Formats: sequence, structure tokens, C-alpha cells
Amino acid sequence: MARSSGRTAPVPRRRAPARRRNEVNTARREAILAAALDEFSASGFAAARLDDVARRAGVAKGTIYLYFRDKETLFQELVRSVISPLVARFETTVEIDLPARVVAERIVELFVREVYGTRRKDVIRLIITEGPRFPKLAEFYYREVISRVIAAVRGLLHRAAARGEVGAEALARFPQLLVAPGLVAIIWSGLFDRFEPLDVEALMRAHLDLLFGERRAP
Amino acid sequence: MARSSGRTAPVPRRRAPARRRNEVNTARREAILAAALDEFSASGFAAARLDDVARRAGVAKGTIYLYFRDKETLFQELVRSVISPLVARFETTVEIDLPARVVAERIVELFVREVYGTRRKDVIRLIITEGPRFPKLAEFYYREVISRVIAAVRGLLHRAAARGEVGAEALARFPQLLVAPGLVAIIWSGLFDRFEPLDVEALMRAHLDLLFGERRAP
Amino acid sequence: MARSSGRTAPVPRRRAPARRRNEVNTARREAILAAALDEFSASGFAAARLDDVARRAGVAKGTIYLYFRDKETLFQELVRSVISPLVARFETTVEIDLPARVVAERIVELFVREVYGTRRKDVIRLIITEGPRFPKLAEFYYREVISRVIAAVRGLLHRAAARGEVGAEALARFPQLLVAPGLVAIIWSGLFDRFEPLDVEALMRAHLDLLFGERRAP
Amino acid sequence: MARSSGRTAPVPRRRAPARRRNEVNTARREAILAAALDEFSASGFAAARLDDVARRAGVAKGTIYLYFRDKETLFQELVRSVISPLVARFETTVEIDLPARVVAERIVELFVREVYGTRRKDVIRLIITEGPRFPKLAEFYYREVISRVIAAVRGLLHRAAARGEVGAEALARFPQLLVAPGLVAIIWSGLFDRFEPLDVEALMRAHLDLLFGERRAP
DNA sequence: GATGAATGAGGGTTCATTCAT
DNA sequence: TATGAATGAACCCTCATTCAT
Repeated sequence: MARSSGRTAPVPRRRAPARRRNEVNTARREAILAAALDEFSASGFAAARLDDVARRAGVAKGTIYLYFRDKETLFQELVRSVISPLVARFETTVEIDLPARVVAERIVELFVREVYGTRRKDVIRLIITEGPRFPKLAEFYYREVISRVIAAVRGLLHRAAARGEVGAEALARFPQLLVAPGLVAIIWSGLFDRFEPLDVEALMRAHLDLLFGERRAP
Repeated sequence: MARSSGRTAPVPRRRAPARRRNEVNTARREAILAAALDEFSASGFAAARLDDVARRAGVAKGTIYLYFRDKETLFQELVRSVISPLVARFETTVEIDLPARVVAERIVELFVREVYGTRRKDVIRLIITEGPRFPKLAEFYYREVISRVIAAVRGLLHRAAARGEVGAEALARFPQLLVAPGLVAIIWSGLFDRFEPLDVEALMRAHLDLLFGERRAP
Repeated sequence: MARSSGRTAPVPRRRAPARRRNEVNTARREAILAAALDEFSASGFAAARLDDVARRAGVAKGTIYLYFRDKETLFQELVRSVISPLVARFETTVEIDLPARVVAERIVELFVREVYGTRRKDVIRLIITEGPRFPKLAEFYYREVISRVIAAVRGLLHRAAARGEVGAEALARFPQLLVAPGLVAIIWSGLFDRFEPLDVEALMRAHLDLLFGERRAP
Repeated sequence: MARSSGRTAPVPRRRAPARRRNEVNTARREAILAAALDEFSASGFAAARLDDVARRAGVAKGTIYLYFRDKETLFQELVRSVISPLVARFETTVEIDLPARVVAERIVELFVREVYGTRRKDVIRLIITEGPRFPKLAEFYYREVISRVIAAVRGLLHRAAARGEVGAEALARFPQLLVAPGLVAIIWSGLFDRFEPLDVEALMRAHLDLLFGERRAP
């Protein structure tokens, strides 16, 4: 809504060039998302305070509402922003037919490097801990991640089973079995690491060995 | 400016009577615990309202405080009351040496029947979702459950490995691998059951088959 | 079961800004203090409701917490804000050596005009009525007011006694005797004024006459 | 409400003899009053908990309500029960005409011995601290104590003034001046004794000396 | 009478959200 | 656009009072 300048000549308001403004906007939005991840991870959705998110992001509390409708939207967009790129990444990993074991190793390696070793681990943990209270979030995650990953893995494994690979059939029915130890590692790290740290890579290697038999050479 | 309680010596508060709690008391306490499980499961610890717990338990709000010091204690006792009997149950299940596969089957069967098929599933889910915010809860669960279960399973499997059973060694190092699918099933049921229900028994059977090879006859 | 704030380092809370509080802030703070004095005086600390303080101050309940940490701090700051200027005022009144009677008259006059005739009377009454429950408040009042006033009066009277003035020695030992009728007047006004009002000025004049003998001309 | 004993011969309920019951009742009532004095003195009326009163008195919470309508009634009866005997005591002390100084000394001595040296001091302090919130209490105290004491003292002092005693006239106008230091001592003891104890007897002696001139021999 | 478990109104405090500047 | 003071609904917890036993 343009302001009327009345009888005097209008003074053009100076505006930052569109390009620059967008960059600032994007940076600020991302600062808020990063701060939100910190706070939601530390306190959970309900107990996290937008005041703390704002302070951590270096903006005023009201500013958050310029970028996100409300606390819940901030939370959902946080999850989306971190998760969405992950699926694309995953789908390029599994698009060619390879032996089931090789596929499994790649998936596991992708998980360890790109999820467990990054803030994405915290987002997965948030989905696990907060998901039951956020049907929309669960639905998004199911549609955008779970169902697509499962479909991709199933496709691969069905073809592997058709080629006679052992174990592929069971995994194809329940691809959850492939990633279960990864999820357990994420839960474990949030609950028990201070009592007994878990070596994820060794865990996942042992898991693959159990599924496919010992590898000869590393 | 801490307020003083004055000059005269305070009469020591009589502790909760150790005398036998009669049946009404026990029933009421359990009604509150059951209602609390419902509400905490539905809303999470932070968002659950003690008002709703009271209403669901059929008591007044203040009555909760006759049985539990505060919301946090109620939550903690809820977890303890459901979890503690479980461990004893588990330890009697694994006390004799049997082939690893048989042990694994019993554990899995115990899990499906006594955890997944009961309200205990919800308590496990609460530990997973709320544990990161309740260090004491995580510690209790680690000391009373996790460490003991892991120790028991490790003992069994080490002996099985010594007898030459395949797979026992890897499982002995990471007993988490045995129950990982069970935990994933619990998480799944809270998030995705409405999109795609999970047949836990089939999942666990497939898991055992992957670990130990197909069984011939069920 | 203390709740943890998680793993990530907390961002230090920015303290209440030391920057100049603008006039709106100051006015609002004072409106809250004035309302608090009304309510605390009418109901006592424990029974006063912050809801009423807020309504009387024309602000929302939460606004109080922008200016004061909690009810107790509000009470404390109320006392301090009213009392602190009083001591300075008093000390300028007694700094020169004069005959004991003249000093006593000035102190009495200061009390009647600046305490009894103002809201400060209500604050003194609050210290008397609530002090036993607020050790820190009593300590503050002792250190900042009582001990300094007593020291000042003692100094004056000792010198007057050295000059041979009668009565000065006893008053120097117990300066409380000088102000006792003033305190009784404050108590009386809160309890019995509706049955039998007390003429403070006449009371204090009679007191001085008893201490020092009748004055010839008023 | 007599219980019906049905078809069998009625078993007469044993009842304690009326005398014994009355003694028990009286003792219990007094135990509650004593406990109430402790608790009200320690915490003030509003913050004192009937739970604590009951525990301290060695009775159940409900029992208090068999003897007193509610918390406020308990408080008022507490004050009455302690104060009422005091007035009779006082009136016998001042009934004969004596020199003003002697009367004043007797009153002061009565105060120090029978009020300041006993729990009555705490009741006076409660009247001072809680009176502003309890108009009925203030009225009772004014009618039963203050007005009668003042009338008695005035009578004495007017007659002393008529006999030409110096100071009697001023004191007759404001008998409050006689007891003011006593009240200040009570207030002081509740607030500042831990910083600077007050020697009441010396204070009162100095007070009398100021009013009537030094005594030659103690 | 005596008990103490149960009640539920009440109030201090928090914090998501709004909006004047 | 950005700010942060202000708002007020929400909720945990206390405790005077009641009442079935």
C-alpha cells in the first residue's frame, strides 16, 4: 500500500536492489532455520522458545513471523528444508542395478556420511520424537521420503532377487530392515551415548555382514 | 529475597505413609498412571495437561498431587512402573543356554507379545521421544534395562559363538541389531501406520530369517 | 529427574538492557510500582494478586514480568524505590550540630511531612508487617536506613550530651525512643483510625515536650 | 445418630465421662491454638498452612474444623484467647491512685514480664502485622484492649496532673507515648534482632527516665 | 468425635503471537 | 522490513475446606 505524499513532491523511497534483498532474506531465513534446529533439538518442539531461536539467529522475535507463519510452520519447514535435498541425493545413488550387497553398502555409506555425520541426524531424530504429535509432518515425511526410498529399494531388490541373490527377497519385503540399525544408532546417540558410545560404522558393517555374510576384503 | 519461615523450628513433614496402601489407593494410583500414559502418549510430556489426566482418571486435579510430587515425577513413575517388571520377565527368558536362533526367536516372541502387543509399546515410544529431554529417565532406562538386557544377550551369544554358531559373534558385539527392527516397528506404528500398516510378526520373522537363514518348517 | 536443555551450547540470555530506559518505560514501571503499593498495602504481600496490580496499573498481567522478575522482586523494588531517597534526605537534615531539641524537632517535622503525610507511610507499614517474612528486606532496611539513621542521630546526641544537654545521653543510647511514637502512629493509622483518629502532629509535639520540657512559644 | 444393632441385643457404646471428654476437648483446642500461634507467627496468616498447624498440634487436618469454623476464625480466637486475660490483669494493676511515675513503672514492668517475655509478644506482633487485613480483629482489639487501657491510664494520669505532677498531662492526652517504645521493641525483635539485639529493660528504663527524670536509686 | 483423602478454585508464571513504531 | 514491548490465554501447583468412613 503506497503511502500518499500529499501535496509535496513525492520522495522516492530508497530500496535495496532486489538481488541484494533476496540474498539478505535468504541468509536470514537460513539463520532462523539453523537456530530453530539447535533449539528444537535441544528442547523439543513444545519446550523450545521462539525467543531463544530469535536470539540465536541474531534477529528480533517478530522477525521470525516475517518468514514463518507460526512456530509449527517453522518446525515443518525446518524438516522439509533439510530432508528434501536428501531424497534426490538418495535416488541418484540407487538408480543403477548393482548386486544387493553393493547397493546396501552404498546406502549405508550414504547414511553414515550424509545423515549420521551431519545435522540431518538431528532432524531425523526430531521426526522420530515429534512426529507422533505432527500428523502433517509424518505425512510429508512418509510421502516425500519413506515411500520413495522404500519403492526405490524394493525395485532394486526385487530385481536382485530375480537374479537369485540370497536375502534380497526378505529385504525387498521389509526394506526397513536395512536401515533399522541406523535409526537405532540415532536414537541411541540421543539417549545413551554418555553411558556407552556406539561405533556406528562398526555397527553398520556388522549389520551388513549379518545380512550378506562376511566380506573377504574391506 | 528468600522468604523465611520464621523463628520457630518447623515440624518435620510426615513422609508418605509406608503403611500398606489399601486397594482404593492402589486402584486410584493405577488409574492415574493409565490416564497419564494415554495423555503423554497422545500429546508428549510437555503438551500433556494434568487437567486432562485427572479427567481421564476420573479424579480431581489436586488428587494427582496426592500420589505424585509433580508432573515430572508422574512421568517418571509411569515409565518405571511399566518397565521394571519387563526386565525380570526378560531375564527369566534367556537364562538357559540354547542355540542362538532359538534364543533370538524367544526374545522376538517376547517382544511382540509383551511389548508390541501391549501399552508397553507406548512407554517405549515415550522413552524414545522424551528421553533426550530427561537425562535421568534415560539413565534409569540404560541402567535398569538396556545394560542388563545387553549383558544377558551378550553372554548367551558369546557362548553360542564359542560353540561355532554363525552370526552369533557379530550379534554379540552389537546386540542392538537383534532388536533394531522392533524399535523401528514401534516408531513406524506411531508415525506411518495410517499410511501403510506394518505386520510386525512378519517383519520380525523376516529379520530372523535374514540373520540365521530361512527356517524350513514354521 | 531434571530436564536437560540438550546437547548444544545455550546462547547466553541477553540481560535486561542497560541502555537508557525511555520515558514510556519509566512511566510504566512507576505505574506498576504505584499499583503494587496500593495492592500490597490493601491485602499484604501474600494475598495481593498480580492480576489486580496489573489492572490497576493499566497493563496486562504479563507486562509486570517485563519490569520485575517476580512478585517478590516487585515487592522488594517497591520498598527500595521509596525508601532509598529518604535516607539521603534525612542525612542532609542532621548534618550540622544544633541543640538536641532542635535536631529532634527537625527530624520529627521531616517524618511528619515526608513520611507520615505521603505514601511512604504505607511502605514503612509494609516493612513492619511483611518484614518478619522477608529477611532480605529487613536486612536491606536495617543496613540502608536504620543503622545509618541511628548512627547519625547518635553522633549528634553524643555531642549534645558532651555539651551538657539534658536527656541527650539517654536518647543517644536508644535513638529508637525518638521515633517510637512515629511508628506507633503509623501502626495506629492502619488499625484504629476509623475508631479514633490520631493527631500525629499533636502527638509528636507532646512527645517532644515530654522529652525536652514544654516549649514556651510554638 | 445411634447405630441400630439389628436383631441382637444392643451393645451399649462406651462413652468417656462428660468430664473427661471436656478435658480432652479443652486440651485439644489449646494444642491447636498453640500450634496456630507458632505457624502464624512463623509464616503470617496468609502463608501459614492449616496442614502444618494440624501436624504441629498432633491432630488431623479435619479436626481443626471441629473446633474452629475456618482459618480466619482460628486466627481471631487465637488472638482473643491470649489477649483477653491480659486486660483483666492490667486493670487490677492500675486501679489504685499512685504517683504517675510509679504507675508508669508498674505498667512497664507488667509489659516486660507478661508480654515481652512471653508468647504474648508474638500475638501483639500478629495484631500489628495482620491487623490491617482483619478489620474485625482490629475492632476487637481496639474495644477490648486499647480503649480500656487508654481510659484507665487517662483516668490515673488526669488525677495525677490534677495533683500537679509534671508530664502527667501530656501523657494523659497521648497514653500511646507510654507504650510506644514497647511496641517498637516488639517490631524490632521481629526484624532486626539478628543484626543488633535490643535490651528491652534498659530501653524501657531509659524511656521512663526521659519521661520523668532520672531515678536516684534503682 | 476424629480422620485424611479428595476436591477444585485460585494465582503466579510462561511464552506464542501481535502491532505500533 | 525489522523490532521488541505488550498482550493474555494457558497451565502447573497449592491449600482451605468438605465428607465418607
